[in-house]
Amino acid sequence: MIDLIGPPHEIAPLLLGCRLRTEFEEGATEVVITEVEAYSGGDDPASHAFNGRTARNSHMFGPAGHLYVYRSYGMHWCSNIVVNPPGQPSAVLIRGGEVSEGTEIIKQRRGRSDQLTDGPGKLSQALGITGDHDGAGLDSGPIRLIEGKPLGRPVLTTPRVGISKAVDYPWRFVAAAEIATGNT
DNA sequence: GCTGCGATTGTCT
DNA sequence: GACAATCGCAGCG
Repeated sequence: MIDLIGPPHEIAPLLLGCRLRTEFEEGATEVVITEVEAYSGGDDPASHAFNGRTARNSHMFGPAGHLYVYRSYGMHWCSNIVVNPPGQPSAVLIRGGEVSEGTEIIKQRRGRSDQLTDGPGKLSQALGITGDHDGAGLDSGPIRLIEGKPLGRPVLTTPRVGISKAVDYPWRFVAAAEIATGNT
């Protein structure tokens, strides 16, 4: 397992190129992570953990190497990897990836054949991750984080998306090829 | 191709 | 009661 203990904005770019794999009844699905965002704790107003521990965000305070799954806008699931250093709640939101296995299964889950994993809600749905998996460990069980080789592409650092606070924090990390092509 | 807006529900104040 | 780390579709150029 990768070393996930450290400041989220330092760990986040290390996750680019890693693979997130799920093995459920339908079969195995796997994506290469190409887009992430870092969310810290008390020093990050945009973080769910900023206002302290609640029932929803409790897993952000738990040990690193676990999932933090929350519902967004009442209908989507978003997947984070907990990377907190001791005593600090923080996590890395998985925003996007490229399908590396189980394309057919993912198409069925998504109900489409394009735009499969280019957003946090989509990626979670593609992998079949739901609130049931909140707090799941990533080094064993049906969901695994697999260390991959570096993508060998520049990593772009940009402000985070979809938030209304701390919008200036440059804590979004994207593998360059993603933005260069944008699609197709 | 790009922009704008409605959908839908758990969680927190 | 208000808001939210989003998505997909309709509409226009």
